[in-house]
Amino acid sequence: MDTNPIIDFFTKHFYADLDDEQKRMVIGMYRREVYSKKTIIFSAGDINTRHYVINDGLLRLYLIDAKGKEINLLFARENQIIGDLTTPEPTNFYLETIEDSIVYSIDDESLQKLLKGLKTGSAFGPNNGLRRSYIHIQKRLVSLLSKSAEENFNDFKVSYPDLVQRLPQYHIAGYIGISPEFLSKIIARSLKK
Amino acid sequence: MDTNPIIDFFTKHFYADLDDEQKRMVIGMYRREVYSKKTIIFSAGDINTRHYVINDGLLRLYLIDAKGKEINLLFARENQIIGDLTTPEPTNFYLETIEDSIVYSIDDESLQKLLKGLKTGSAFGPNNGLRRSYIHIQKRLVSLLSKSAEENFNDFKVSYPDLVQRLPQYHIAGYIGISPEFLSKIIARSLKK
DNA sequence: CCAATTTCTTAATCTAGTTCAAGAATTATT
DNA sequence: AATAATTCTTGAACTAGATTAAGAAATTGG
Repeated sequence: MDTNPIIDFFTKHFYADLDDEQKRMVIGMYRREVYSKKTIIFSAGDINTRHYVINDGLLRLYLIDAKGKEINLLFARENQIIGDLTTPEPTNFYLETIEDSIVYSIDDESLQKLLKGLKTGSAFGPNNGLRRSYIHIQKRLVSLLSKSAEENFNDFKVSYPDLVQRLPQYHIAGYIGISPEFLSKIIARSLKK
Repeated sequence: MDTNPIIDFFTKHFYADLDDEQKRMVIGMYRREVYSKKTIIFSAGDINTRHYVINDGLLRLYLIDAKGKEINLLFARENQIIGDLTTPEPTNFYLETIEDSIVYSIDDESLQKLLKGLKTGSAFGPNNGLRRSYIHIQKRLVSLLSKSAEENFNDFKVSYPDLVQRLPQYHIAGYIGISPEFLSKIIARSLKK
């Protein structure tokens, strides 16, 4: 069977070694969706939000804080996944396409059933996707607590060189927690040197 | 069988409904350890750090950043758990007792084996412990990105009224990411009003 | 290819939080 | 109870980053 972002995701995150029939079943549970750029897929307050595997494009998960500022929690591009783990509870977040995107989505309940049915390997093992996500967000927390805006931007460039190209600056600012104006100054400053 | 913090932990985090024999086996895998206050249990650089269920006392997981400042990632008290998920990889963190403590520990490999053997229920379900931890740390990230030091301290008081009593102020400062001096000023200011 | 929209820049002013320093209060140890 | 150690407070000077505002540059759509 051809390579497929959904199957890639299953293999990578759940160590599920699927035969062709299982693969077809898994793919069958997902729903294909096509969005043009700047489309909001779900919004704060929505319940039972879905999990998305991205076939093509770029999306962001963000929230609007008490002062009306947008905070970007997560970007995800081709062959990555995005969604809000608080589902099926009402979400506080917005999921929006940054570029024209093609995604495959599934609701949480179906995903859980699928995983149970497949009895995938190391649900808690050191390489499970959720555990890696936790470690990742913990690192981000530490960076925020200990590093300057300039250091955080440099780290971002190193970690996501491709995204630096594809994202407008103000979205990066909204990810590292600074104002777009200040990010612009950081960049201007670094060019002078 | 008597109530036991290890079994409580298993029940709460893994929905494992264990019979008495299984309970005995689980408890048997853990090692009891007793520490006096301000004891460092593991340090940055250590490999294969263990997972801890706390029977009594109070601990913190922290790191020392590039400028030498201590950042508290996590506090945990009786009937809670603490550890570094990057294990068996070398940790960047320190685990230290804040009060005299009694803990039960297990290494990651044994824990994984135990979980696999018990084929516990909803490994990925919306209530699994890791998923809740992720949601929790994500909230903390958002607070840090969007709220003032004063708001974060007020949130801390609401979330952990007991810890506010038990922790020295400078440890709380090290958790919400501000200097002890500034926290002291926030408190002084709030008393005046 | 032109107009409209989106994104980026620069500068002035302001503020939340840091750093340093020294003393006061509290807690632990004998 | 006395001493030592730890924790907390206060103030002055400083700085990273926010805010406001306005214009410049780049991108997009018709």
